Amino acid sequence: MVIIAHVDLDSFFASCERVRDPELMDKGIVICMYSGRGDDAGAVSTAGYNARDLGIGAAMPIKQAKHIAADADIDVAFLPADKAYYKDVSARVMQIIAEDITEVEVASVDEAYVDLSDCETFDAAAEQVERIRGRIREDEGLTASAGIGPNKLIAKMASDENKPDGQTVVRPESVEQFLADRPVDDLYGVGAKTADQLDDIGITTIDELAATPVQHLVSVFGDTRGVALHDKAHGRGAETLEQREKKQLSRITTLPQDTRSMSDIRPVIRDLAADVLRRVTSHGVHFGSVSAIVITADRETRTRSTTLPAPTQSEETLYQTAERLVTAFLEEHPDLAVRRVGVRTGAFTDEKQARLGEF
DNA sequence: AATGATACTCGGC
DNA sequence: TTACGGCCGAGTATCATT
Repeated sequence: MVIIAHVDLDSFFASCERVRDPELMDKGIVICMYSGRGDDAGAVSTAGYNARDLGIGAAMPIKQAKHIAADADIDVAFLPADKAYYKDVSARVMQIIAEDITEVEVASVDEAYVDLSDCETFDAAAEQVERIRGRIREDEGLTASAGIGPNKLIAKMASDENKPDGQTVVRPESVEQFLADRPVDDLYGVGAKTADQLDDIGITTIDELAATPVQHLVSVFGDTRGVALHDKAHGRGAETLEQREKKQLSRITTLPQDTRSMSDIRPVIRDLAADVLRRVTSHGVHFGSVSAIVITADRETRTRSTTLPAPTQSEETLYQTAERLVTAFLEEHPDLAVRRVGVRTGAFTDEKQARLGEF
């Protein structure tokens, strides 16, 4: 019997800060990404639960969050995101999870799937997940929520049921009931845009989606997405875990002001390229493709990318390629100004494969 | 026309 | 009153090759 669990650390960044500074215990915590464009310009990355109760949430402008906090009864701390620290904590938590589990899929900095198919029953699996969460609490002072189900989709959705610091078991015979009556955008992978499209054809709940002939979905969404929607609505998902390897690595930043002058943009690309290269080489891989990411003044994201003649670790190649892509983009769009710019690498090969490419 | 590779956008966290 | 990051992977469109 396949049993998959999804373990999800609660408001992870905010919880990391609370562990580092226990004085934050009863305060609201708001983790901020500052753009550098002046006081409080930027967006909220994560809010702790006390701050969420005030209505502060991810992607909210920091200024708006501060206005909410100003009227609140509790103290709210605004802290800059310290990703390097969170990554360290994450690595230790993943070690804890992997301690006596044979197969773990690290899905992101704060999430992992574990294969518990060795357990005889869902009850036994649930007990094992309790133990894992207990160790995370004891060793790192963090709470986690978890979902246990017959596949990754149900495990992931179940982990949202009892947040924070809770877990939910969904047995195969309960999947249909678990999904029924929920809005379609509760399905992982169905966001606002897809939900709107479904609403247009008269589908708002998961059981309505499940009752829709797959033919009809395919005719509206195309083969891949149509079948995927049908499967999800019936609670079907992957039953095996994978070892994820990094497929791309990027850095992006906000410019001091909107510009279309390459003399402003060049030094920024230079710094981003240096940083990306440092991370690429630390992984011991060569990159075979380069992308430039441009967010224009009207906040539209655009990308330009190219495949290199051969994978490389050359910083100069990375910089020059990214610079060329941005220059070409500006020439293509004489009317657009640049707000944010980024450098992305992908198509990685390890050193052995890179040398094979030389022959 | 079929297949696979590459380019680009979308959406989750 | 407004206010707005930095990543990642997946899906889709488009191109190249046969």
